[in-house]
Amino acid sequence: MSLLRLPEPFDFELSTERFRAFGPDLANLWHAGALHRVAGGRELRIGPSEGGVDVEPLDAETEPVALKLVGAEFDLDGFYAWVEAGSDPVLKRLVVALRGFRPPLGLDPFETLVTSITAQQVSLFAAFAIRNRLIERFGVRAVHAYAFPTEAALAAATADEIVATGFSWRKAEYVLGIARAGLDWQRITSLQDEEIHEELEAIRGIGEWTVDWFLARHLARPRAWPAGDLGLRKAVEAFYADGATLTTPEVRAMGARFEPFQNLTAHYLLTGLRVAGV
DNA sequence: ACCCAGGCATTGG
DNA sequence: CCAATGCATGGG
Repeated sequence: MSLLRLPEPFDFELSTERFRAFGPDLANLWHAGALHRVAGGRELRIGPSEGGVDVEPLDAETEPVALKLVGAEFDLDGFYAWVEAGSDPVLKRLVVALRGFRPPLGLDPFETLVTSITAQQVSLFAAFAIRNRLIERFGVRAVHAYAFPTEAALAAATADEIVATGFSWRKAEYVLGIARAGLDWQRITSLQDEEIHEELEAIRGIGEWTVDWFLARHLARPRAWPAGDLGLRKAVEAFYADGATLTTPEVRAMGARFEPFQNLTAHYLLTGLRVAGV
């Protein structure tokens, strides 16, 4: 039992809901009531615990991984205070119903981009199935969970091998292109939001939607707002438009009212739509 | 046998 | 600049 303390409030079930919602994710595996993830070749287990999470093993290498996986860096206090001070009845309800929900973060920039590419255009159920076959084929299994395929492993793959896991030819080329580009993640992830949009969108296969989620779910940028996302659009329609249809520009314009908490707002709306009773 | 699903690049006006 | 098209799989 190794307790990793987290800032209150924290709700383990809500914060890990995403790992159960669309079927198994072999690289972020929900198993026996805990989240399993490979870090540095070792599998770590993150389970619920009073005052934080139970992390096994807990050391200097696994601690930052666990913190990312439970969204520890999000400014929940600031978000809740901002909602309380405001006059948005939807968010007021959501922060009560989802109190302690911390959006999990993608641990690796390359993995985050490849994961998003699998989810482009197809249902998340299809995306998970395809991605799991990619992980089985090019990743490395620890105990239960797999290490996500490395850039080197995918750079050495052929398009045929990737297509065999269910990717379209186009998407297989996207992944190969990114894996072989030798991108300087340290530099890219240190840039401002708009600069990251420019740099990454110059790469084939990466559009506005993919970068928005990269900013939101890998870098935890507060203002990321994936206006083109189908799920977010449905959530905004349900919570703010009485079910009426909205366009992407309309959803984008809506983001202004959530400044500077667009990212947390997007996650609370999406999770609010999935979790019963909200 | 359809149709849609948490996009994107390409092509043609 | 905007509209139309193809893409592969999974679930309804």
